[in-house]
Amino acid sequence: MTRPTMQDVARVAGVSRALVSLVMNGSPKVSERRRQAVLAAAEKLGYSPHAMARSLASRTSTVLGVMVSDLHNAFFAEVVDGLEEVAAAEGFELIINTGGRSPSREKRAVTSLLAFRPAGVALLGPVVPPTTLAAAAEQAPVVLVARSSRLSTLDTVNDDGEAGSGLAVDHLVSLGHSLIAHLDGGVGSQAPQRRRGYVSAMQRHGLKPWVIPSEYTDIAGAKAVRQLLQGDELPTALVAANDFNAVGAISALEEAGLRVPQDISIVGYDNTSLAGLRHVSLTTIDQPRHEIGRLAGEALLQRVRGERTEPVKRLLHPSLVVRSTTQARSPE
Amino acid sequence: MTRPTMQDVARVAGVSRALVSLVMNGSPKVSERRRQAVLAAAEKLGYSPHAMARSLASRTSTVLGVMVSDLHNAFFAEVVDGLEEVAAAEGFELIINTGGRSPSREKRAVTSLLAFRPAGVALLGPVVPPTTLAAAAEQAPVVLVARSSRLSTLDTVNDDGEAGSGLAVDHLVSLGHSLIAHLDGGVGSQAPQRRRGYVSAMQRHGLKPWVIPSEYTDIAGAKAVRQLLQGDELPTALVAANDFNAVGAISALEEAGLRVPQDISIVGYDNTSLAGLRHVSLTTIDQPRHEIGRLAGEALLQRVRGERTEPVKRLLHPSLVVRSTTQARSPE
DNA sequence: TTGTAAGCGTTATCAC
DNA sequence: GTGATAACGCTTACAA
Repeated sequence: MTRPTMQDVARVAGVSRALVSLVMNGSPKVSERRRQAVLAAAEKLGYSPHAMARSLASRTSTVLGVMVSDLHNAFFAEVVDGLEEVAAAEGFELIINTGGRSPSREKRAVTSLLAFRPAGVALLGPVVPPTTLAAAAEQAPVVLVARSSRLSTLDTVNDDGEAGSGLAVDHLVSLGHSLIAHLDGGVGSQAPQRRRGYVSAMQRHGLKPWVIPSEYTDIAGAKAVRQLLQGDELPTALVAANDFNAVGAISALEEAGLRVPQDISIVGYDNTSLAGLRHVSLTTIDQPRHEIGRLAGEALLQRVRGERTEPVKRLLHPSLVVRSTTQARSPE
Repeated sequence: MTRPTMQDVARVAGVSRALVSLVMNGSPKVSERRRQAVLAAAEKLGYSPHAMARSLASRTSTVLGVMVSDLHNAFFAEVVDGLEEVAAAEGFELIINTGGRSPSREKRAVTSLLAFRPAGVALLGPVVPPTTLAAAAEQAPVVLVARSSRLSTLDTVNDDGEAGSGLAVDHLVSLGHSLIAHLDGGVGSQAPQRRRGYVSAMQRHGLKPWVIPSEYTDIAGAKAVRQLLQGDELPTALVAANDFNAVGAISALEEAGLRVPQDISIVGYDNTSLAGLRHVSLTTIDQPRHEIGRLAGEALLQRVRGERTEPVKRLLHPSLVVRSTTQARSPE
C-alpha cells in the first residue's frame, strides 16, 4: 500500500516536482495548461499530499493538538466545537488525543501530541502536575481549558465557578429561600471554586453556609441526601455540585416522599444535555462551552502567530438557566 | 520556538546523529557510557523525537487515525476506549478527528487524517457515501464502526440492531404484553435494523407490528407519544428508538397521567449513562461498546500487519438490561 | 513560468 | 559499537 508521491505525479504530468508542489499549494504563477495536467495526473493516481513531509519541509504546521482529558464528558465535546470553529476559519486543523483521566496516560498523550510538532496545543481539563504543563509550554504555545495555572507561559480559559454558585444562591434567595445547603463536589475539578462561590454568596446575603460533602455523580448526590434526611433539620433548597449530583439528589428526595420543587428546590451546575431533558428539566448553571472553546482557540492562535507573549487568563461568566426544579419557598 | 533536533543532542553529547537515533530507539548495541551521555544531553535540551520526521524516514507509522462522526455521543467515547486499549498494547497511538455530523466536513476530516499517512484508519459512525469509504480504503486499511458496508476492501464491526430489538420484544412478550408498538428512529443510524428486528420478532410471536415514526431525540419521543394518545387504542408496551427517545416518551406519558411501568412498559436502546441514572432507571438494550472498539482495533491491526486481506464483517450481540421501566402486563 | 538543488529531522545501510 | 551517507516526500530560494 505504497501511495503515489509528488515524483509520480510529476512524471505522469511530464513536469518537475517543484511545479507539482506549486500547483498543490495553489500558486498563481503556474500556466493553466500545466496546472490542468498536474491536477489530472494527481487525480488519476489518487495522489494526496503527505502532511508530515510538507510540514517537515516547510518548517510550519497547520495542526493544533488537542488533549481531551475525558472523552466521555460532553462538556469537552462542545469546547472542541468552539476550538474547531476558529481553527477552521484560520486554516488550522485539529488532532485530538485523550488522556483517559490518568495523569500518566495524560502525560504520554501530551508528549505524543507534541511529537507531531503542532503549531499549538490546547489542553482540556488536564490533571497533570504544573511542571508537566510548564514543560509543554516550552515546546509549543499552550492554552489550558477547565484548569487554572499561574504560569506566565501559557493562557487559560475557564468558567467562573465562584460566580456560577453565586448565581444559584442569588436565584434561590430571590425565591425566598434562606436554608440553602450546598452539595460539595469534593475532589472534582472546579469543585473548590463552586464551594467558595456558594459560601461567599451565602455570607453576602447574611445566611449561614451549610456544606454537605458529596461528589460529581448521581450516586453520591443520592447518598448525601439520604444522610441529610436522617438529620433534624432539612434545607428548603439545594445547590448541587453538578447536574448529575442534582439528579441523584432529586431521586433520593422523591424516594423519601418529598417533592421537587414543592418541598425542596434544587439547582444543578453545567447545563448538560441531561438537564434539558423534559423529564428532568433541571434549573442549572450554564457554562458558555462553545465560547470557551472559541476563546481558547483565539488565544492559542494569537500565540501561534506571535502576536502576543503576555499570558491571558480568561474567566467566563456562567449564566442561570431556570427550569422546573426551583420555585418560591412555600410559606410555613 | 525552534525545538532541539538530534543534531543538537549529538553535539552536546559529543557523538554522531546516528548514535543518538540508536539510543532514542533503545538499540542494544550502544555502550552504556554513550547512552547515558546522550540521554543526559536530550534531557538537558528538552529534546523529544520528531514523530513526522521519524515516520518519514522509517517509512512506517505507529499512528492509527480515528474519525469520530459525533464527539457529543458518548457511545463513541467508549468505542475509542476499546480501540485505544488494543492500540496501546500493540505500540500504536491514536489521533482523533471529528466530522461534526456533516458529510462534507467528515470527508475533509478523513482526508486530513489520511494526510498523516497513518498505519490504518477507523471510521466511527461515518455518514459519507460509500464511494468515499472505498476511496479511503485504497489509501490505508480501514475499519468501519456503526456503519455497514459490503465493500470487500474494508472491515466492519457493528451491533446487531435486529437482534437487539428482538430482545426487547421477547422481554415484553415474556411479561405478557402483546400490544407492543415501536417508536421508529427514522433516519438515525441503525434505525432500519432496529425496526426490522422489531417487526420480525413481532411476527415470530404471531403479533401485529405497530410502527410509529419518531426520531432519536427526547423531543421526538414525547411528540410521538402525544400523537399516540390521540388515537383510540394504546399499546401496553413501547420499544423506543433509543434511550433519549424513551425518556421523552416517558415524560409525555407521565404528563398525560399514565404511569411507567404500571400502565405502560418501555424499553430503550443503547444503555447510555442516562439509562442508568436512578431517576430514570430505564430497561434498555446494551451494546458491547468497549468490545466493539477492541474488535475494531484488532481487525484494523490485522490488516495493518498484512495478516489478512479478506474482509471481516462483525456483528456483535447486544444484551438486555432490565431496570424499572418494564413490568408484567397487569390483567384487565 | 518552469526547473534545479539544497535542505527539513529522522532512519537505515554500510563501512570502519 | 560507532560514524558517514543516502534516502523519505516535500518546500523553497535561486536560476534559467
